[in-house]
Amino acid sequence: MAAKRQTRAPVFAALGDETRLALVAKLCGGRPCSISQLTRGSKLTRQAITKHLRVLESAGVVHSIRMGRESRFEFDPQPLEGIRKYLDFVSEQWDQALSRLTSFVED
Amino acid sequence: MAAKRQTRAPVFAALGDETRLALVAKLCGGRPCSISQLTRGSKLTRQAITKHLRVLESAGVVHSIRMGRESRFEFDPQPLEGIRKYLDFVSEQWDQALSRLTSFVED
DNA sequence: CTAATATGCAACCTGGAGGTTGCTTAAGAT
DNA sequence: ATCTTAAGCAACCTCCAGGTTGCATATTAG
Repeated sequence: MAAKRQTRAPVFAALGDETRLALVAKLCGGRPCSISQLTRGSKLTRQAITKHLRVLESAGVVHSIRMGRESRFEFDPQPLEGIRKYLDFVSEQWDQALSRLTSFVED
Repeated sequence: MAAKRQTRAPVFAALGDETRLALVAKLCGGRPCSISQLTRGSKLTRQAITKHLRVLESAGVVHSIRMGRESRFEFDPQPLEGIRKYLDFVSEQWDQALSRLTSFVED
């Protein structure tokens, strides 16, 4: 549990940027995209986008496959499920705290 | 939707740090804590913890109430629900993409 | 073969994140 | 009244995230 927590912060951090959220939103549509494709429509440089993609890749949110002269990036859902579990945990803790408070007041 | 997306990245970013994840884990237990209480058990300075708390507060994950000479921090669940919605959206997009791929292969 | 496209690599810049120390002020405790 | 504990404020430091430009390399198109 503590070990798992150490692996969640980087995933959250990877999503803590508007540009990267936009990339994830595009890639979770299913069709793998090259760097150039992902750069079109953004005001940033190709290298900036590349760096963002590497951050997402390090967090495991995305992976790349070299296809000829282009490298295609594809979405990877596992890490997102991981942090969803964490949110579930927090939510549950909170709900239990609220119930305890309620039953205490009712005494 | 685009407006809402602009407000999610800061929440993800606020959770993108081990120290802050630990603070959230403590506070979601229900009982509000003072800065000194939250500092005990951490290897960091009180000021460092304070800064982290302010980050969480700016993201809306937490709020503080001044009680006498101490300021108590309490968990706030709404922003977390917000990013959970985002994860649901991404997940759904991905699942739909998988179904489309499957039905295409089956043709 | 040559031109164009897609990417990689490296240097460089700037700002802010994360952390510390030192000092001040407010509020309880004795 | 005094001591102690809680917190705020500000200056300062270091390091890395995010972005750019410039150049080199691989692959596809004509």
